[in-house]
Amino acid sequence: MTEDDVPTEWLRAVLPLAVLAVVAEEETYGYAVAQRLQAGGLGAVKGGTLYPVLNRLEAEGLLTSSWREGVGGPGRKFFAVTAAGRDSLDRRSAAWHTFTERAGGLLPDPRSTR
Amino acid sequence: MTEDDVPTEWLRAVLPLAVLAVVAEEETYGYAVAQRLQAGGLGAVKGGTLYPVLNRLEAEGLLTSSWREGVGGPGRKFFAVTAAGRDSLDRRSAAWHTFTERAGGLLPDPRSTR
DNA sequence: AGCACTAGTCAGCGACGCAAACTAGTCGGG
DNA sequence: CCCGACTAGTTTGCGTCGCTGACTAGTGCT
Repeated sequence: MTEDDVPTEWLRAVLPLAVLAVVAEEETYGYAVAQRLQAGGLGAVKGGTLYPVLNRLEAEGLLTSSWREGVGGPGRKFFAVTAAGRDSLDRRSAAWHTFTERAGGLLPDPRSTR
Repeated sequence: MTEDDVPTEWLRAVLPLAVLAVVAEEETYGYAVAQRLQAGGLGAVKGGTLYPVLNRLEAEGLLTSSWREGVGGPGRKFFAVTAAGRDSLDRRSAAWHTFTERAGGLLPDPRSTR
């Protein structure tokens, strides 16, 4: 019951930000990010969705990548956050926070189940 | 400073829900909804964006519409929420609430400006 | 007549999540 | 030895929807 399949528009809104946040926490690779996101309450993000996000973030200069041999399995593309990435993360997550508060203000009070 | 132009992906995530919420508060017409949204902190929603949303909500059976003569100006298409609409609003806004909490949990703590 | 404001509609565009298929490495079981 | 299952990442085509910009149309002011 931890998982009520997040609507795609909602995912669309936070995916890049969430991915950036996860990588900023610790240098990791795509597959691990997917598991982290699922554990974090966003749904099961498929490869065809996640990897393009990582590559876009890299193209924007917010992440850097390096290829490393896999311990038991294929090679892994590790991503690390850049200074610009950390900066963008902070600014955008602050903006996200105020946005969700404003949006929540328009919605009905969740405590009153009319 | 009340308005830092909301990214389109963010708007995309909440627009239908926010519009539904506004109409559920009080029976209104499109143009007034736009002003209400702007006052609520989402940006200036253009006609070409807003009206299709209203029409989709009506097509989904969450709103009903009726045409009325304008007092000083063109006629107005008034929208009212249906029972299904109110139900959908409650369920989806509750889901939105838990979603934003989860997403916020992945993001860096806004109080630490590193 | 011209402009501004109100009110709603429409066409084309681009971004991006999704489904599905594909390559490719490792491992365990039959 | 081959077949799945899991890991890891890529690619293609599709559909949704906000955006831009133009358009109709009613009212009122200059």
